[in-house]
Amino acid sequence: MKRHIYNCQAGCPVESTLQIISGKWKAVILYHFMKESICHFGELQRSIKDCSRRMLAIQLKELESDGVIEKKIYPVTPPKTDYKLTEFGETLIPVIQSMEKWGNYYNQRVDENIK
Amino acid sequence: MKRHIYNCQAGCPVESTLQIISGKWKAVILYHFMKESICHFGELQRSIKDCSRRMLAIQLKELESDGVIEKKIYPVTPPKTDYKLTEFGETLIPVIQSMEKWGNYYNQRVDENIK
DNA sequence: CTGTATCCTTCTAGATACTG
DNA sequence: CAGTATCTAGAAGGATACAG
Repeated sequence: MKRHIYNCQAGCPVESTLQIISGKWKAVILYHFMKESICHFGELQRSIKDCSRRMLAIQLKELESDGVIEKKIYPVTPPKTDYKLTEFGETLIPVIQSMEKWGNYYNQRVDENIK
Repeated sequence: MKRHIYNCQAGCPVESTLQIISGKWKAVILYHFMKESICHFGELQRSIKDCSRRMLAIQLKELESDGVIEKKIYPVTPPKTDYKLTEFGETLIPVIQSMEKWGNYYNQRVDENIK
């Protein structure tokens, strides 16, 4: 699974952060985890309408392999899976929160046509 | 100039933020603006070694057209250009700071091999 | 429901050469 | 120095079909 490569040894901590959260939908996915601690595949799919099933699976897999989220599979029919942030993943919440906050500011700004 | 499209009407403020800062090098570029208020093209190029001249120009142009940065061209030979954050661009600083902070945490964690 | 595999088109981004 | 233009290989990502 390829992804953007950042040379984190360059001394730019922002690159390290991007290494983990720069996937096209990762920050959005993490935002949902922030709002709801346990998430399911279908739920996320419905919430993030522009992200295809394929992309959602890829992004979740990368987040899982980076230790940001973990999943629990219930061996039932139909299949059910719980996803949640790991303790490590929770440390990203402030980053997502600051993005949420700025996004709200920006949306309001656009609404008011200040720009 | 194409880029990721996020449906910001979806009610996810994080998507609005990504709309502005999700370019491959934008957050890194903004990090440099945060550290040094006036930046030059060549300076940024040297600082962000893995970003090609072409990519740097594209990212700067997008940031400029989004009103995040502004540039001032000195009609001298050889050419010289100053880039700096606009007032609007400065509102992004807390976002970049939270990414910086997490990146430092992450780098330290990796160093200590806690993971 | 929760994925995976494959095909196929579109997009990205490096290399290189050129310009004011 | 500070870009722009073009070409191209490779990567990303949608559509679709299939699987447990």
